[in-house]
Amino acid sequence: MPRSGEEARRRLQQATLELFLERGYDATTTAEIAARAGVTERTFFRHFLDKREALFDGEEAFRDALSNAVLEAPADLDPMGALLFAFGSVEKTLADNRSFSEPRAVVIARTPALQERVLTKTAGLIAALSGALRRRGVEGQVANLAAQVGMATFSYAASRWAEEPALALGAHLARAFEELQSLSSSTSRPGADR
Amino acid sequence: MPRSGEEARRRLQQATLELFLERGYDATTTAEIAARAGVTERTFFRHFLDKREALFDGEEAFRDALSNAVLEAPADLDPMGALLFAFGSVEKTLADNRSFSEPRAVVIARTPALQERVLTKTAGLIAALSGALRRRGVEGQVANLAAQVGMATFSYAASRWAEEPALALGAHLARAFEELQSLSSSTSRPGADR
DNA sequence: TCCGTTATGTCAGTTACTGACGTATAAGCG
DNA sequence: CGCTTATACGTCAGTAACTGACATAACGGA
Repeated sequence: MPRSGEEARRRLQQATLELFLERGYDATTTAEIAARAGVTERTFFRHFLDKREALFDGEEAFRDALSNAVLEAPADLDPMGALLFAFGSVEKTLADNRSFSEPRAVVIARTPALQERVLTKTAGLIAALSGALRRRGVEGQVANLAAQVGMATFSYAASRWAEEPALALGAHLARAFEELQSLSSSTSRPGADR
Repeated sequence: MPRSGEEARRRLQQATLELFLERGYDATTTAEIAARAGVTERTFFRHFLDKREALFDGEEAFRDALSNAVLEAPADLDPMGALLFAFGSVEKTLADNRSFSEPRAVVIARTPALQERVLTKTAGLIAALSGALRRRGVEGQVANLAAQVGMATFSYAASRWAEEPALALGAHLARAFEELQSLSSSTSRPGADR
């Protein structure tokens, strides 16, 4: 009795999160997830590429929102400025999604296999940001470097935000970018060309 | 007829690289790898945690070399300076290892599953660098940010080095660090705190 | 009501990976 | 040289992630 398609997908995602929380990632089988969602194991793999992917559904939407924000940033901003603008614009989206992303973070923290997947998702985000910067006229490899540095800075700011939610994400971002500059304030070339 | 232990490990690593090159990652089974190395499939998994890990043997040595170099950097260097010093000190190691790392890069470029593993290896390197910086007195989260940015800059410099091997890695690194600063030369706070 | 599309169920099969147990080899010690 | 012990390895059985092929049931539109 096939329902709507999207409904099964949501049930599968929910069941995945629940079971990973209850028994842990390794101790839950895809068959159990499917059973709780009321479908077959085969259906699970029709919706998700593998066991891990069910936890990261909806990432493409976030990725697109971010890269669109980079494109819509004021034209006079330098690469880092455009990234800061983009990260600041998704604050509401992040806050709204907390009820799902928070328990998910708990599971991920316990599971190396899921941490590995987080890294590839992050790499996908970086690639999207890099592409957006390129469309703003930034050279390819420089765009990639900027996107990586920007993402690292964002992660730093987000973790500070979690510690101190009273202060807005935008403010944490601004602080982080300032700290970033102070990291290499007086770096010349030490043992560079011996 | 058990030989030396380390010998089997090296044969397995070599067989893995060869087969991944010949047939691709997905089309080669761990049983085939073991057969070419002259051992059993079970032995493969005694030496390596999974099918992917055989390609990344010896990474811990490189990781330790890097973090040791950070600790041995001149004490008056700021975080980024210490990282630049460390990266510059492994140039010879990288050059010597090329005959293995180059074909490996070819395989990785074709294989998403291996790219994912590269990301976790890189994350391990970043964690080690971050730890070394912390032992130099840098605060935890700041050390992590610096390590991430430093690693991104190193990747950038290494890719430039591959394009232009005539120039030393150290010189590429110095250039990269300069470009890094120009990325956010005049970044104030655009839509930060609304 | 008929028909094509889509989501699902069923089944068989491959393969990565693990645990338990036995065995052979190399190393140390009498 | 014989004995013991630890270490690498082989063998076997088993689990579970994932895939392809095929059948079927719901759903939307003509």
